[in-house]
Amino acid sequence: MLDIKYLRQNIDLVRQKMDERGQKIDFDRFLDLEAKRRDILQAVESLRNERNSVSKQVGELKKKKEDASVLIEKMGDVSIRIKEYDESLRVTEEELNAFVMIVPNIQHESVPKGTGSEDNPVVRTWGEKPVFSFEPKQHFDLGENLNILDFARGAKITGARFTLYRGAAAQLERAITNFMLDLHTGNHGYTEVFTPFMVNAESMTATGQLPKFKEDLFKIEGMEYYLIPTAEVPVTNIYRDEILEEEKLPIYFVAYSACFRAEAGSYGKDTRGLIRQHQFNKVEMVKFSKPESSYDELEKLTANAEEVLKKLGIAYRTVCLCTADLGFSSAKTYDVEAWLPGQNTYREISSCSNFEDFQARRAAIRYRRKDNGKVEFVHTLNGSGLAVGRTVVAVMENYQQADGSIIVPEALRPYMRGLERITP
RNA sequence: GGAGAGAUGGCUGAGUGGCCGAAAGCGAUCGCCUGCUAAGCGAUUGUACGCCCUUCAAAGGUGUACCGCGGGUUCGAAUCCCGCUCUCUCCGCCA
Repeated sequence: MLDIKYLRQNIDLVRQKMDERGQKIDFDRFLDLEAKRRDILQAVESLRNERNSVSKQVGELKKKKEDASVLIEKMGDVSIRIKEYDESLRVTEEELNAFVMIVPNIQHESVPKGTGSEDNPVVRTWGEKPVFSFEPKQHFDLGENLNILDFARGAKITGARFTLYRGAAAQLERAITNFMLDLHTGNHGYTEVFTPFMVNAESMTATGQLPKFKEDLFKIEGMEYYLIPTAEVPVTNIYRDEILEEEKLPIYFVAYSACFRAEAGSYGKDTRGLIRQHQFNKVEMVKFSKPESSYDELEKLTANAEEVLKKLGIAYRTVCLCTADLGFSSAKTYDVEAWLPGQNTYREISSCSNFEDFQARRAAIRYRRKDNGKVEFVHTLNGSGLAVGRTVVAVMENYQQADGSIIVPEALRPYMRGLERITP
């Protein structure tokens, strides 16, 4: 959420920024609502002021056993007017709030302008794409041939976009998860947390999933609880409605979680395999940072995600999302894309973003500056470190052999009880 | 699921209708004092949103709101009433 006062005072800049993002937003309506709110607020506050001072007089008169009935009668009318104003204030604030809650974040000045994902510049590439003496297969064919990925039974148990892992694939999923958690906690300074997989509506609103993206979420029947689409939600909400001490910052958390996404509107996309599932596992890194260092933290966060692929020996490239491709809450995002030989393309495996104070304002996550005691919003960041299912895909496709077996990358062998090769 | 108790500032905790944004203590910050440390003394110490002042902001002034959340009663609510949420204790069930 953007600051209302900032929005009012910088409306032309915001219009231009939203234009670059391809967002059409009726800011005139905002300005009307905002002015209306202040008018009502002033009116009702001055009435309250009157009531407070008269009530005080009433108290003094009664103490002296004098008659206060004239004042009391007058105040009855004032209270009714206050109630009326309160109601119109409530309605106006609700409308204003509904408006600002669906305005995206303002992109950082370094974000490239563009009109679609084809305009995302590649900022770096790493690693050698493997060379095969045969036609490399896609992971779903490899997995079915090895009898370690069972899409048909996943669909039987639940439905489309659910998968049954068996044997080495199930172990690989678990190995990758543990490998990544150990890397980030052991080498990158993150504290591991384990969170609820269901959250309430307040938490979803704080990180930006609600109200605008309700249709992407799974909701629990009969309760205001939602299945998390990413651990970003519960982890960022750890400090909702709190004021942190400056010396605690930056705070680094890493969390494994299952993630649940309705994938509304993605019918026909990536219908085969593990790339797009309703349920998948992810290791997520979340940071709480001081404003002045958040962009340094974003670079480090992205490097932490890339490190996983380096350790696994999988080629990747990192792109910077352009204005049109940037997510709702983000001010700047790098996507890390792993090379998938079976698909002959790079696919997103991590997304690392700086939200600046956009989430912090919604969530009321603040910190007190040591030097002047002032309270201000933290910056929040997060990035996948990495999406586990997609990492399984990358390992399978990059390490496949002519006979259909899969070599286990060295870094994962300790987590696979020394297994070097997955064979039928 | 049943019964009971509770929710007040960074923390502990007082407060049953007006003098309460809230005692006291702890903690924190600043200053004084003191060979150092400790102790002592003094001051300060919530957040949000308006308005005034200011080129803007900060500072300052002023107003309003907030004692778990939402309603109600009343001239006036932390305090009384109703609903909800959460926490704790006991019982039942349970991985």
